[in-house]
Amino acid sequence: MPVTIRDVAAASGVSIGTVSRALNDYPDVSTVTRERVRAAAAELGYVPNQSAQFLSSKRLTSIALIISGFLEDKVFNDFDIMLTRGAFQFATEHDVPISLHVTNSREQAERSLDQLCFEHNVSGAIVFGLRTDDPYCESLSRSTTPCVTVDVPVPGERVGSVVLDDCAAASEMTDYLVSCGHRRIAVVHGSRTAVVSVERMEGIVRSLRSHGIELRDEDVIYTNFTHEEAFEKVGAYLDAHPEPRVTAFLCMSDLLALGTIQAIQRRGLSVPEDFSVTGYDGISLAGFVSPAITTVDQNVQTKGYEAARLLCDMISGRREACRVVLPHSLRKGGSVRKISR
Amino acid sequence: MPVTIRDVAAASGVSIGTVSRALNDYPDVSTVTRERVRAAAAELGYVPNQSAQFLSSKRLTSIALIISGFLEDKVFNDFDIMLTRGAFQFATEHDVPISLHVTNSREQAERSLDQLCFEHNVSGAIVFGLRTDDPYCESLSRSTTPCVTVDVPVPGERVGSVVLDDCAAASEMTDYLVSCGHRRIAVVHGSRTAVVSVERMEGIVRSLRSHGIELRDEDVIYTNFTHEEAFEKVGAYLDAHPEPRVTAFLCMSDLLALGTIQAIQRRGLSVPEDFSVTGYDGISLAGFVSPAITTVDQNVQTKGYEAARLLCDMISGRREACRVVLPHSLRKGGSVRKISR
DNA sequence: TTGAAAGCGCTAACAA
DNA sequence: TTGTTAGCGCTTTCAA
Repeated sequence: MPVTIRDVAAASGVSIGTVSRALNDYPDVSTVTRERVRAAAAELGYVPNQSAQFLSSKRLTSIALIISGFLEDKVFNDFDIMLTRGAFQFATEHDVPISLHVTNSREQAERSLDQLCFEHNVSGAIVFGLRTDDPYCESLSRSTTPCVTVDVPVPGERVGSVVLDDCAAASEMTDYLVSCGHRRIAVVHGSRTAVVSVERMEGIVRSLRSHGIELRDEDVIYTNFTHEEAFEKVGAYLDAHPEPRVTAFLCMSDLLALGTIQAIQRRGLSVPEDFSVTGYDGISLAGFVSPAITTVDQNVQTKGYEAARLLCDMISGRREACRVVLPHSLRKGGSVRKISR
Repeated sequence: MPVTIRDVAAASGVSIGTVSRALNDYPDVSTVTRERVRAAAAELGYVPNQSAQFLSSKRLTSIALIISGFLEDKVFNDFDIMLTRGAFQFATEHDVPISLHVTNSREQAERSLDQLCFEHNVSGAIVFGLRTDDPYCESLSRSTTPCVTVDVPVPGERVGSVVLDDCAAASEMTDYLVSCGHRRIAVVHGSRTAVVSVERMEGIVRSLRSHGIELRDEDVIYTNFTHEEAFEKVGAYLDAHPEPRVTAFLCMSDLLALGTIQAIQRRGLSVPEDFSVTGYDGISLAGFVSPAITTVDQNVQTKGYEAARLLCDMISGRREACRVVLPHSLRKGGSVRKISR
């Protein structure tokens, strides 16, 4: 039989109201009583029932992490787990109850964020896994519950976002390649339509231009962000140009970089001796393969952490909904080498 | 303002009791009323508040997934995410509310499973991330709340477990290597004390013996399950034996196999031409590197799925607490080759 | 077939 | 400083 507040009250000889006040550190309880109640609670192993707390309290702030498409098959889900870790870490450190909810587009269509939050008694949510063209975005922007989207900025009075400056990051990576002496660079592109790809491309082109380098159309290799496609398309590119046109492949994700490296190695060439290769994302895989992939670390765990922080700040009114741009970092591996010009 | 059952009652002109019965498919509601209530609920966008349901209902069963050490730094967390996916998948498919809780040893010491379950109104839990020598195991075995442990069997009236037959799996892997013509095999060992390692070693030795092969002490390379250690120790082993003693390395995890492959490649040798290498676990990484690692797929997602199933069965009384042994599978990559004897 | 009402365990406003 | 009590939103008797 579970121990309720009533048991603690009986054991310490006070009323349930006093127990509640004592345990919640209200000021108007005598030290003696507080101690007695605490002792009794500890003795009995009392833990308050969260549902009851949620139900009766107006001020309790618990948050939710909503991951869209979590259950769909994905080849790689470093992102989901790192983001979850970051958010849970913040919540744990700050004693904020947090819950994880997985959704899909069907569910999102029939249940608004407001509804979901009411259903689970949460006062705000972090929304992850949205795609830019997701119909849920529009629904979110009308939400009255505070929320924070990750990666995809969504307009709305109560909607904050945590994003990366993809353009700047891609630009930096390009600068780095150029500083290593690379002037003929191929780009392994993620997707013609995805916003991240467009942003990254913008950054690449901007950097190249600033160095007086032009990117030729035939040196842009389009994929759909899959490892296999990179392997095949880069392979075809290499076969089409036995006399190497470029010295480096700048890839829009680590998985693409991996496919690229494998295509190169399959042809008896090596990285970074024959070609330098860079990635983007900073998934753990990038550090495990050899050579380790030089990449833009998105710091996904930090993203989760900061998303939780922003949300909690919004809920408590300490901060307005806003767009937070997180720092990225260049992680150097062995996949790039300096070349003499 | 959130929509409550009272709003639905008012809108459909019945009492809240009737709304509850109509929406929960009780038989004693007239079809007309039921439809009217449903329509009103849909119209208003009503969703029941879970906390209130939990609090008032005796029969509602929700489950929890408790991950121990989730927030601790781990190089690789494929397991956490796959297990979570499996459990959430089962719960979603069977309409069982599920929640994720992360704990650590400190928290486990001060809060028993019973307490945690009462706190969150759950009727049972899947416990993942336990180590064999974890003091929490003992606490679990006295638990009155039904629970299912993953990987680590724990005795107890109300404790079920979902495990792999590590001995058999390792045995199969060894059989496979032998069937490919390998008779001189080195073992890259995980940890002298971990139960999984002991089990796997048992399987390996048993298989070898059945083929009349003896494993020499100097061909067992001990590590602590880290990638770096495998890289170094296998490297040292290779350096110590320029005239190869063995044709294959049987590793106790995929990460060890990766380190082993890199040590081999670093010396200008190649896999599988010079040495065959096998892993264990079936993490996604194993499929991405080249050559893809031949490994024992633990089917972690299935583990999560089956753990949830067992737990729900135990809660509803359909099944007793028991130990479920899940099937593993050999996943063949390019890291092993057949050799002529 | 329905409505009224008693809780589930807790917080918070109000009295004392 | 404390006890009493009215809910929070829901389910589930018990009557009608």
